[in-house]
Amino acid sequence: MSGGVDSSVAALLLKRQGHEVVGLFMKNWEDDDTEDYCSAKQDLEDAQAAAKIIGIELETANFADQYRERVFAEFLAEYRAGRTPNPDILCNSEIKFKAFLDHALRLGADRIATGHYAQVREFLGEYQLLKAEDGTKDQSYFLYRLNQAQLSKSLFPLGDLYKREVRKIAEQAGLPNHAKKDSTGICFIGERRFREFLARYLPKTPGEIRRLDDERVIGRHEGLSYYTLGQREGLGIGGVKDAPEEPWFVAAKDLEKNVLYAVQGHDHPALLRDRLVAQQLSWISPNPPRTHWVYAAKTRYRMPDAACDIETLQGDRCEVAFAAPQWAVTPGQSVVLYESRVCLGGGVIL
RNA sequence: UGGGGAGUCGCCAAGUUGGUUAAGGCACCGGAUUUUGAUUCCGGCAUACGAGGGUUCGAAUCCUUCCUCCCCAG
Repeated sequence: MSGGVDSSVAALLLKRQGHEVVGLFMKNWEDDDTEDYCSAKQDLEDAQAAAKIIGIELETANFADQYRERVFAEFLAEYRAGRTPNPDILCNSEIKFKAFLDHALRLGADRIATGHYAQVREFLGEYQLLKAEDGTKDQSYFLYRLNQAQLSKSLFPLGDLYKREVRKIAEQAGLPNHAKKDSTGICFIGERRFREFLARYLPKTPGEIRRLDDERVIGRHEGLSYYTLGQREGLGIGGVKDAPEEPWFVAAKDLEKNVLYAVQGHDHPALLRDRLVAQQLSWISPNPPRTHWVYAAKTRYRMPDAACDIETLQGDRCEVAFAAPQWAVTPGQSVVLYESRVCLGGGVIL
């Protein structure tokens, strides 16, 4: 229980269904517990208040060490390499559905439940991960690295509910956090002024920003790690003489030369790609998906599903081809495949 | 210290036959959306037109002095 509505309602629903429920509040980040950012205290109070009303116990756990070693270290390594990781995907497979799951099982639990918007079902002897009923809140993308063992122990009580229903249930149950704003930002870390945050862990390595078309220098960057493909804000490129009146977007990075390449206009062809290579594949089913078959895929969270097929799939590496070009396909982000509502799994974009 | 051109918001840039509140874009800031990082959307953003004088009912637009920058000659 994070202190938010979702996990609170998840607990409430399970309790109502007659399960023996124990709430668990996790604190997994304490690197910069300072004035502004320490919302953890408020979150704990909210979780306690909710648990009390629901009528369950609330315990706390601290996986800060594991989080730092298994999630944050990787997160930094990726940024150092100029890529753009998705820490929350790792957080799920390594912390919530591993460290936390193990902890719960040790405490004698049969299952764990979270407030994720996703669904699990058993089908032909396998566990499947499905998109949430509320497509606008679906979070299966973040869960694609879960395996059969993890899914078999997991419950997503909110999977068939819409967000507005969840809030309504919370309100009717008298949960004080029924109107609490959805949390965003990196899981357990929260919202940060991103560049400042990263700068605490990675050195700044300023360099030139050049126009991709003609190599003309149009600005300076603070370090390639601080930018992601498709990024518009933070480039600081104002009006450029003899250039159109359109915003600039990050199109490429040259780590060797420490040059950030930018192009003008959201629809610049350099920002589009109709194929990609993914590694660190992870499939929900024990059997990998078939090649040359029509699937849908997301190249980043909250992107519309795009028709594609797996052209090649060998071991830990696959090539995916899209029917239509995708915008800002970014190394480090995950491509997640779907077959209708079933999340098949995916991999990390190379 | 000869001639020519130019100085409008952080940047690019309209407006210069004088006439209500100085376009627009980019950047930036704020908000919305969002359990990554982004994208996207909405809002804000020059009583001021290099500086000082002057003409005029009225000037960024005219005159004048100065300052700065660029180009061509030297």
